[in-house]
Amino acid sequence: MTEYSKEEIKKIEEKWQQRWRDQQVYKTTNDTTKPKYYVLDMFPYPSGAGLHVGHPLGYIATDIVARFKRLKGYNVLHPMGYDAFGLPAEQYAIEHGVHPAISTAKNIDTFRAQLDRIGFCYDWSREVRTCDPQYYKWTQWIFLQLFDSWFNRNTQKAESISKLISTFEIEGNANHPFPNSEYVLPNSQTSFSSADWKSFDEHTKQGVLMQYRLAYLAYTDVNWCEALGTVLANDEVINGVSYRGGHPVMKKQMRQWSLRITEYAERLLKGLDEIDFSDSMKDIQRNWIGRSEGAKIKFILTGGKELTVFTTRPDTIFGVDFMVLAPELDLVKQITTAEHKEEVEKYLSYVESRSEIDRMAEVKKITGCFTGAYAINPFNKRQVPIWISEYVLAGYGTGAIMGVPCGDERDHRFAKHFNIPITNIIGDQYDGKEANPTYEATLSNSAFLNGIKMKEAIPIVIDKLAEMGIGEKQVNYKMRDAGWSRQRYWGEPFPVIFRDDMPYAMEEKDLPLELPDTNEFKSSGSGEGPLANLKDWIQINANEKRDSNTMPTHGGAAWYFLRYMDPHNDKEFASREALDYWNQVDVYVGGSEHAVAHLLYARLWVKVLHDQGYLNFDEPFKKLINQGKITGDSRFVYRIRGQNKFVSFGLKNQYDTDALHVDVNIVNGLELDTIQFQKWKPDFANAEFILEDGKYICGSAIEKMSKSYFNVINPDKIIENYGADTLRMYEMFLGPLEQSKPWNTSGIDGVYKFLRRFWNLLHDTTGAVNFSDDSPSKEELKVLHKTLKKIEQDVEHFSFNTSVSEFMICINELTSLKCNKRAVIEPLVIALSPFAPHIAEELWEKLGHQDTVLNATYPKVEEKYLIESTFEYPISINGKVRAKMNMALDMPKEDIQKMVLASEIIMKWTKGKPPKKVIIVPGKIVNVVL
RNA sequence: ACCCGGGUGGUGGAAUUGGUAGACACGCAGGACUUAAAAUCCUGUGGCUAGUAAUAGCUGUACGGGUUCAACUCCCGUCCCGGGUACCA
Repeated sequence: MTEYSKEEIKKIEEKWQQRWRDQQVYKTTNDTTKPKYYVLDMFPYPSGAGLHVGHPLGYIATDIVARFKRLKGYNVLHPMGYDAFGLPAEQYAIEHGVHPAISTAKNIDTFRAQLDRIGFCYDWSREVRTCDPQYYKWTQWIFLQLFDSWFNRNTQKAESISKLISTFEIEGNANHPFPNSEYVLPNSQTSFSSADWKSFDEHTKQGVLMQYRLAYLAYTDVNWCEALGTVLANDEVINGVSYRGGHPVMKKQMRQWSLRITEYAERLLKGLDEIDFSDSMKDIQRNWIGRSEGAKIKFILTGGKELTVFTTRPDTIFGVDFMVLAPELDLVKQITTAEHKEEVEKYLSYVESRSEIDRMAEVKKITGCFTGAYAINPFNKRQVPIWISEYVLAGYGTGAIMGVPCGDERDHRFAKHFNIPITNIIGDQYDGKEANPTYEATLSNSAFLNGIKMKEAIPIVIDKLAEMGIGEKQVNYKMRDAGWSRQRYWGEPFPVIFRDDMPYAMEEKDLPLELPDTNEFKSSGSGEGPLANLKDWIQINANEKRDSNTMPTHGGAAWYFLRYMDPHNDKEFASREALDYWNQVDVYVGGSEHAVAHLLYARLWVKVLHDQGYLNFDEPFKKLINQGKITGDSRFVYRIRGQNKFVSFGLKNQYDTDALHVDVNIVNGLELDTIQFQKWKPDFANAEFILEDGKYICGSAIEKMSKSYFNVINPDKIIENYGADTLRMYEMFLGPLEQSKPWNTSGIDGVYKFLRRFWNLLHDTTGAVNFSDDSPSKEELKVLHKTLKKIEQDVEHFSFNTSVSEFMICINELTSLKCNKRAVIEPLVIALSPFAPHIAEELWEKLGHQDTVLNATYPKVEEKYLIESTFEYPISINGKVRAKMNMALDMPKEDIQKMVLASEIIMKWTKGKPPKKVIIVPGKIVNVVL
């Protein structure tokens, strides 16, 4: 006698998980004869906290897709691994003295055990760990590919550095100017000839090449976090403080590795059109890349010097009333007049003293200083003052702008604040109080542009500038190059060797450059990483040195999806055959927090590898789905201040209380289990309660799921009470995958009941297996095929919440039909198996099958059972449904119209008169207009 | 401030993208079984009004307007919630 009870579920789940492991049913081969399907989860960082119910949400979704596609005949790649390098393990090591390798391995084991209990079909033989030398050997190798590449703007592709060198030998850099226009050679030239190149010494040559490499070393303004002793990427800094820990962040110049991702800005932007990401995700990336089109304009100063600005609005050139430079520009010192020198220097030191947080907090604060210099407007020769102000950023465009107060809000504020007279070029479109950034106004006070719409004036001005040789069209991007050095221990060492202060790539045969073992994880403080403490390792010999930094975690994560294709290859990062076969990731599921970092770096690395001929695709992820976060539903108790007395929610306003988080596991709905509460913490053993209606009611709030809020629901606990299948289906049932939602266990009984009723289809009331081999009725087949079709559609659309509902409807119908026929149940077991694999396997076995249900084929939907022959047409009169008529679905429109006209209902409403119009939507509705 | 999402019963959420709003589930209420409880099963369940009742009528998808035979769905305006960006010229 077997009921679908807690004990039975446990037995079933253990039995099948064991069997799956023993028989290696999830092992995927690179069998190229079958069509492939690649379903990927964002691999987790194995934190010490373990899983809560929010973590597996995405994994359950991909697991369903993987199993479903397998039933559909695909060779499915569904791997899992660990993003194992990272800061938390290192900080744990500093605090507790446990080596990161040890704590990480331990965390991975806990993680794995928890994942296994949910019944995932990962092919664990393909597992990767980014901290494994056999893995990071190839992270280093790909880094060297970037180091050995430059971006040829003429072909819009990465090419190898050796090709660049041969070009330089023939023609210098005439056709390939420095990507960063600021760079000048020691002789203050920005270009060089073939003869120049040949005359350069080795150090200069390497310095030049460094300006082109996609992975390059340079002194850059970095986000320095003193507390963490490390540099942070832009995306790791939120509101001027560090993403982890919230420590203050300052700007600091340091020699750092960077990836020249800006060269790929256009391709990263264009690539978005070809891939299936959500609109918001594409939007975030587009925003981050921040393309804007405009013009570069050169102004001559009264003293003869030149100043170039970037503007998106060249049409407003006659409205320029001043210029503003970023205070950091070298030009500032060159143009400042003697009488303004003191003032300017004062302002510069003020700017320097401001931290990032100050600046961000006071974005609207207007500061600035006049330099004494004037620029000449090339069109009307008007002289305008040149100011400096921190609202102009050195890192964007040319670090200089032309101020057009009537059209730009910031320029307007600036002009008003410093009493700079404002020129109006848009007539009554400018009210004197607020800037109007319109493109639609007609220009006035603008000489040859008068009477022209601003929008249309833009190309006219650009043409004119080009003709005069003082300007051209220009595209700018907000995105910066990606800082790639971290002053940390627990990461990939840079596979380079410094000679004469220049880095040289290590040879492939010497990779991996293994992370040396140490117990000293603290940084040396000066801005060098902890590896600098290992003098023997850093200093190879008198002339050769290593880099003391390591790569950010983005490194290992930027290509792991490629390694899964061929994880044990020790000759290449993956074989060409495997790469060509598995190709792009068909579906990638993960959190939206990776929008601007991980996803951009992964896209970049794939593009570079593609350009270098290693891949035949240049976008890694065909489709991306961002699963929503599952938030916690916290509970509070209210302690009367100074007493060990707790007052129920409704009465708390009568006392002076403090709200304390209470463990959600000892609260039923909102009602606190006071006995459990007293046992929860020793402090509360003698707690007293002031109840309302005999109950203690808690307060509640939706918050992030976190141990410190005591609102964490552990999946193990759900599995213990209901089983993994119920957990899986309930998480899907909770709502649309992409939506964030609070966890609430109260609805789980519905799913649990469903599984029991499914089980009961095959069992009689005594619990014995009981099914019939009779042929099913037409009605039963209709239920079956309708369900099969809906499930298929829902899974294709990642609409798992509605698929669970479809199963429930199906079971309701079959139960009321008392159907226990094999021909109906067997296909349903197959369809259910991606959602609830354990119960499906068990029932599959009870139906007499030896093989795993995984090797079954998804049943074919017989459309003939779905076609309705009659339809109940709702008859709506003036938009309101008044009656229903049963008619043949294929009845000609005219006949329906005649029947409607003849019907008594219509006559009642029209009082005998024929209606004006009868609209028929076949199979939907008949609408009568009187 | 700007750019994206979103707002549907007591609750989580459906609605074939313009065609009978509220599927499915939770909760609640009533009933059956039981000595009783739990479990299970059945019935009802947006609101208002009338009726003993089956039922009928009105109203209803944040708010105000519009287009349409027909609007949760499209357009205009307002409010609220979530996410992204942070002086990017």
